Amino acid sequence: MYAHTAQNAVPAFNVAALAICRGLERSAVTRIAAVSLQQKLAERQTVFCEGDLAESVYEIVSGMLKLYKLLPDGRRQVTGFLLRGHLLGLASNERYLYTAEAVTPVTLCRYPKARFERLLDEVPGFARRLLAVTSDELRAAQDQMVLLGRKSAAEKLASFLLMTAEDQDDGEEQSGTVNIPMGRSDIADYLGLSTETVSRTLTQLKCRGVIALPTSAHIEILQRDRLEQLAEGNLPEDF
Amino acid sequence: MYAHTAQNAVPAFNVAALAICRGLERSAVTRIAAVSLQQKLAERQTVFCEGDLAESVYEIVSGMLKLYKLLPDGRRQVTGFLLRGHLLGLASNERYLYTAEAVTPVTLCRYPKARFERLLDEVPGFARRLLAVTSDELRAAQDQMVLLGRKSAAEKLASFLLMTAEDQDDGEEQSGTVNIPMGRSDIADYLGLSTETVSRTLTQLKCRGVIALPTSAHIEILQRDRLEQLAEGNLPEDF
DNA sequence: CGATATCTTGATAAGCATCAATGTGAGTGG
DNA sequence: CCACTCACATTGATGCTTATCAAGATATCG
Repeated sequence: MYAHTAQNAVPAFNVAALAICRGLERSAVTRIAAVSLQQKLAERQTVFCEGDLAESVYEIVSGMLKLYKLLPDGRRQVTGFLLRGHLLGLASNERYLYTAEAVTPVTLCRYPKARFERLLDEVPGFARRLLAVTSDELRAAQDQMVLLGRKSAAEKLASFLLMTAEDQDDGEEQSGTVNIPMGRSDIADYLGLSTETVSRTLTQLKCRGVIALPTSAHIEILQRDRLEQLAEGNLPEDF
Repeated sequence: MYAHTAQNAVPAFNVAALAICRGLERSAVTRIAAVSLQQKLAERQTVFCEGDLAESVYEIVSGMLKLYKLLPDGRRQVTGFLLRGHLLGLASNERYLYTAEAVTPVTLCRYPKARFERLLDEVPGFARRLLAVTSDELRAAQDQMVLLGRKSAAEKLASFLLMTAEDQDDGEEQSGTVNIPMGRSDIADYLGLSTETVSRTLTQLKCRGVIALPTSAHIEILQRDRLEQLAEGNLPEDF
């Protein structure tokens, strides 16, 4: 039952602990486990590319992925950074709609599409569970539209930092220091800015005492309240 | 079985013809029909507001709605224009995540949330059908992120016109003339621009012979190929 | 037919991109 | 272990795209 069609694919274990199974009964988990495969990627490797035939659905077990779409001339829009528990490839029909690339080393759990579709019909509650997941992604996408369409550079970065911080201490306490594994140009392409503007705006936030930058990949939130006000657009441009 | 809890709510008929039932079997359609209510809105009336308790799911029977989110200082992002067949309120959990307002007079089919949720569990294929619908919305949202984050004003308007044209001649021939029932400020807030830029960019497209503007609410596409090239970012700023 | 909202056009300015140069850190090989 | 290298981040100078402010044109409705 364990197929080995992809590089680095081995049977996944402990599938019951994955987000895809949350809220499902034991028999459902067993069925899902039967079609799952584990896969590992190094930094900068792609899971799949925009336009590839959509042959699998994936769940992130560890690490961080970025999703992005390209315009013909190379302009890029990062549509999301994904951590443990997130699914990808769900919204794809025939072909993938975006490229998925590893920001850090990543472990994935892979589900071949054909079998996955069968589960969708046969496992009670599975489709509904995925509907909830997809609805959540849609909610995030709508927030991102507000950010891209109507927020200033400083507001965009404030929103980004708070969002990243929240993703990180997943339900736990809020440690003031945020890990930023993605590069400045990834952040820029996520927020619809240039790398220079990202850099400049971060130093501006630093100068005003809202954040600290021990290294370029570690940001400390010093005044969360002001950052939140800024993210919501409640502070003037020279706050 | 027909409740009358909302203004203008009457039993819906011909539910089988609605998009929500597409691909479902007769018994499922019957069950869905049993919980549906019809509702009519005049131009500018709201179906619900961002933050309201999410008590119903809706399908548009006729007319056009716009969905939008507001920042505290009044900045607005329109997240979509919806026509016949579209569902709204699906992604909402406890509360609605956006305001839905009638652009034209609108007829809706309403499904009280509690009963709707029950159908989700009990009608075979229903959750999966809604998963497909939501996935489609997510795909559109991702395209919109590319537009908002990385396209120029001209590219945004080209994309908007083509999208609106496609929505309109729904599967039929492509009549060159597009209906634009929403105002310039709605378009601006959808594309992340100002009304003035929308106006100016449209006249620019007109001057270059790509479109014609018989009235401000009717746009004729004269050179579809060039508009498509522009929308994809394949033409220079002074095409 | 006048009143009001919407659209268009014009002048100016702000915010951010672009181009260019310098600074910094991680990894490599001598 | 240290200098070297290269990618990445930061800072600076300038310009462009688009917003803003303001006025006029057009359409809509009572």
